Amino acid sequence: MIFLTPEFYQRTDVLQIAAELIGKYLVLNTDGQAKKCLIVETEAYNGVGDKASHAYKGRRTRRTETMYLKGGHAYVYLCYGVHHLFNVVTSVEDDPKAVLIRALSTPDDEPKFHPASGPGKLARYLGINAAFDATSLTDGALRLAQGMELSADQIAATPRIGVDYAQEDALLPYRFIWKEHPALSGPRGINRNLRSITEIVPRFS
DNA sequence: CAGCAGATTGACT
DNA sequence: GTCAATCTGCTGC
Repeated sequence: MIFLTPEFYQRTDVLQIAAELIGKYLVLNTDGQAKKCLIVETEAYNGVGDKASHAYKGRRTRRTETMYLKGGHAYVYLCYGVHHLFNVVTSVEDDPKAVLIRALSTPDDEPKFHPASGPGKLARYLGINAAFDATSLTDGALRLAQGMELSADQIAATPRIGVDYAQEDALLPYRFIWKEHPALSGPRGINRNLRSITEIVPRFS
């Protein structure tokens, strides 16, 4: 397995990274057992200028402090007091950009059963909790690895989910999906307003 | 300090 | 479609 390196995470273009993470593996090692899942949905949170981000206007709290670490760490926080959400911290130290991992294809998937088809569900599925917050993704139990080679027309960008409060930034096409994948989040019609990946991330390879 | 909204989900009408 | 669960952090008295 080829793990992603600090250099991958420490690039400053979080949109580029969020798009490239589609088709990569998320690997959890516990007790000598490895669980390998494919990332099929992500969202980019683009730093201090992004109204949808916890770090908007450079806000620093005990919770968001993790986003200010250098790229390659996990940012795990509790949402609605109920669900843990897992993010990949990117860019350099003190530039709080992160990618929310929203859905995974897992070894336990069945035609009508997708246990990691949502950001809260995937954390529960893998047992990701507050103990993973601020841990390294390059030398810890949780890592990302090279996965499938996807072509540009297999990936699309859409507006992000659940960020209506972010005014005009709620419309930005910062959510990336593996088109038509059965493990995408939300049974509802949230895959509207699709944009071409090359339109949003021109250098997608 | 009270009130409220939030990067969600699943149970129920 | 509606609503509760229940932690963090912001706003306003």
